[in-house]
Amino acid sequence: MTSKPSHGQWQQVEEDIAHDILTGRLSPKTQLPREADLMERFGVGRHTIRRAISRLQSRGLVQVEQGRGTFVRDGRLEYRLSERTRFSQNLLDQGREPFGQAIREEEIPASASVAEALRLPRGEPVYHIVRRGLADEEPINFSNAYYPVRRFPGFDKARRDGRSVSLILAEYGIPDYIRLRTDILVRMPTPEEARHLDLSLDKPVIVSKKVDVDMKGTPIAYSESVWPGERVQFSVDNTSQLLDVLARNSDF
Amino acid sequence: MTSKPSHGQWQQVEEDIAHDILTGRLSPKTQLPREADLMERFGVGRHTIRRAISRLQSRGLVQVEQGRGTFVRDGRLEYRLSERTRFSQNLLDQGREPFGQAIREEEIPASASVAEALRLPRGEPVYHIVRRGLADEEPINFSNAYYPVRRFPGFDKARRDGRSVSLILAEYGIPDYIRLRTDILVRMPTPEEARHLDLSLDKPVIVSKKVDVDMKGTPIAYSESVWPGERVQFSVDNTSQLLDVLARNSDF
DNA sequence: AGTGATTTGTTCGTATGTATG
DNA sequence: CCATACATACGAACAAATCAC
Repeated sequence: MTSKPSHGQWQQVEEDIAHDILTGRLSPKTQLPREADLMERFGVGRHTIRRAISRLQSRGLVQVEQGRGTFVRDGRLEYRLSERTRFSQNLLDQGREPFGQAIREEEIPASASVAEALRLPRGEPVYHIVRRGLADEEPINFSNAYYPVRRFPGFDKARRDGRSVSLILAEYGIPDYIRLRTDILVRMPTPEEARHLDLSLDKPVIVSKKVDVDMKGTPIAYSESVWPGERVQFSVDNTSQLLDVLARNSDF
Repeated sequence: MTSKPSHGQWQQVEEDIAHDILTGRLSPKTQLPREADLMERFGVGRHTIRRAISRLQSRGLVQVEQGRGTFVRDGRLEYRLSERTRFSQNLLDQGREPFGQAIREEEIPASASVAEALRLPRGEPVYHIVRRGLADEEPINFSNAYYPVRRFPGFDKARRDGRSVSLILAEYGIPDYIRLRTDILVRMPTPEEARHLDLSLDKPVIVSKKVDVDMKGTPIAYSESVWPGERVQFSVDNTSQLLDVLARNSDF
């Protein structure tokens, strides 16, 4: 039994190729080997290769052109913004290995902007947790997260022990939560951000500001993350809303 | 009757202040006049001022602090990404005057990426429409839009005549459409983009790639827009999904 | 303009493993 | 243990698009 959640061979093929693309071993615009060659390389049938490639295509990693070949599209890491966004799941979906590193933790009074986002009075104590996110050893974000101390006493310790946010929140009686709002903007990095992201100072970073709320609508977390602009891409997918509309229309 | 969609007095106040913030006449961190002064300036009651400011707060343009005052937050133009996103409405909501300028129009065979987004065969003719978007005379985006010729013959001419996209689509029997997907990424501008956005070459731009589909799910438009990174901010608001959840929970 | 080589797209058939009841 | 359903995987043949000559 391996540690990876791979069942079929096609998933293994998908992960292998995705990994090569996302780590840059296969660069954009280059052509993938022919199906026949991939069959040989992985020792599987054509169905298996085609299924893997079909998935890579739907993930936007490759572009298939009949009669020409299959080409690598863009190695940017894709970060989906839905109300159900979970950081590590987003990465696992892309066949990348997420890893979080604690950098600093402190208890501070809420600043004006944090207090507003969490709907707390100004100065109310919050845990300020600074972390760095890695995917396959490569730094991809640097985040400042804030949690209300009064509601989650001891949160910092639980986090330090390595448990995931979802898990810890569950222990405080929050089985589920949703992403209420995400703001995205661009600016130049601070020296500290550039250092942690292994980025040069003249490369722009994307800033995402997010508020999570529990199922009653009460804010439980606010965070500002900084991402290397050249290595990520955000996407908003409204497919589920479209499906709702289609289902509704078919009633008539 | 004015050309602006303002109904109540509070909307007028909101628009006026929002306009000052978004055009930079009021810069971030500066303090707004006291409610009493605003009442005098606009010749309205306190209720009206408070309602306008409450809206500005929920839009993230100002930050209200009890006992201290109201402060301008960030002058970035906010562009909301929902399945119902409409360009000019987005701007009108913020009290800005949208204006579109045609730059180039041509009929070309679909490139690989355009064909994929519109789910057309490669080489299928599409209208390629290049435009520049302005808000209050200030350039805020530069877009390349693509529409299938076969489905919308004469679209380019209708657009040239100045009609809005929604209106033209309605004439082709598409009363409504939704935004299927939006991708957001950052890169440096091309010289042409920098020129049209009145931006220097070392300032990053945000690129948004969008696919609109009709109510049957068929793609009808694809566009790639470039925005000056320092002047805009994108936001994803899941409030409506939260309301759905709250309503569902209250059933029990 | 045409032909053949290359590459992906589609469809048929068959076999095996796994979960369900 | 058996029947059923489903996912997975291999093989093969032909269709369609692209490209080089």
